[in-house]
Amino acid sequence: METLFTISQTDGRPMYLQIMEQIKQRVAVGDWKSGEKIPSIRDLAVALKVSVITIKRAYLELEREGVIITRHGIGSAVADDADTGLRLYREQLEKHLDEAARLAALIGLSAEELQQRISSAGEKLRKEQS
Amino acid sequence: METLFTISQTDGRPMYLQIMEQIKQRVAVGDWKSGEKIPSIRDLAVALKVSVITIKRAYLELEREGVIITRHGIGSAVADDADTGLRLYREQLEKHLDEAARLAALIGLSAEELQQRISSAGEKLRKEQS
DNA sequence: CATACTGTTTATATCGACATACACAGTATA
DNA sequence: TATACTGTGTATGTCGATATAAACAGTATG
Repeated sequence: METLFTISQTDGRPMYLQIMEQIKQRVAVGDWKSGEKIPSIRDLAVALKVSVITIKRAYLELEREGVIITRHGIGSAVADDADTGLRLYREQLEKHLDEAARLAALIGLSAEELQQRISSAGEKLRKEQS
Repeated sequence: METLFTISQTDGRPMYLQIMEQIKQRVAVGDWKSGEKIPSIRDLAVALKVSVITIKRAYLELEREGVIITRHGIGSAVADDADTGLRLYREQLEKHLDEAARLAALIGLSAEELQQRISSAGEKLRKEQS
């Protein structure tokens, strides 16, 4: 099996969430397409040196969000309408931006300053990830 | 003592957080001004039918955030920093932008698209307000 | 200094999130 | 049907967040 994700066990964020996000990312980026099988929970557990149950937890949540489907004895695959599940992210994104805009207006922040800040936020993120 | 807050003990959000938010709001709105004393932890505990320690917890966090100052034997008051209210909003704004940036990165949204979206959010708001 | 206010400290209890092991169960195929 | 894959269920353990009571300590003022 090829190289997969890396997870940090001491990074605040729960492991199962890190796994979920990296899988969503693969799907969002088009790396994994609808119908394609994804690693078995056991393979992934071994690869990440994590319990099977933790992977199971991640897959279960992903299924609830409509990103993957799982069948007993078969395995898991990217859902046919995986985009639907990912639309959830876009909605969240929209909500945060709306709220940000509201607050910005409240304290009289100009559009330029706001643009400036969103850039900073992106930069900060990029630093953290490296 | 006048009417204060209402907190829901079954509303998911921890009580001490609900208390913090309502106090911040009072300050931000200008209802409580710099230097003004705020209720003693005991008074508030009685009023909200909550333990003294829970109020203490809320006040402690508010102090760490620089919203209030507390002195043993005296009580608590809104911090001198007149800018407090605005700073609170700025922090919230920052949080929303950080989260937005994180989500954007997660779904592979380009910086340009993100800029586009924050503009849209601003436009939407302007329409709603007119 | 007694009293009646303030906040603080310590020790404890409860609860849910996170992670786990191991036994159980479905599927495919040689 | 034996084997080697898949996922599932149960029972357990750890840890941190939340909330508490009761005793302790500072401050002001008659």
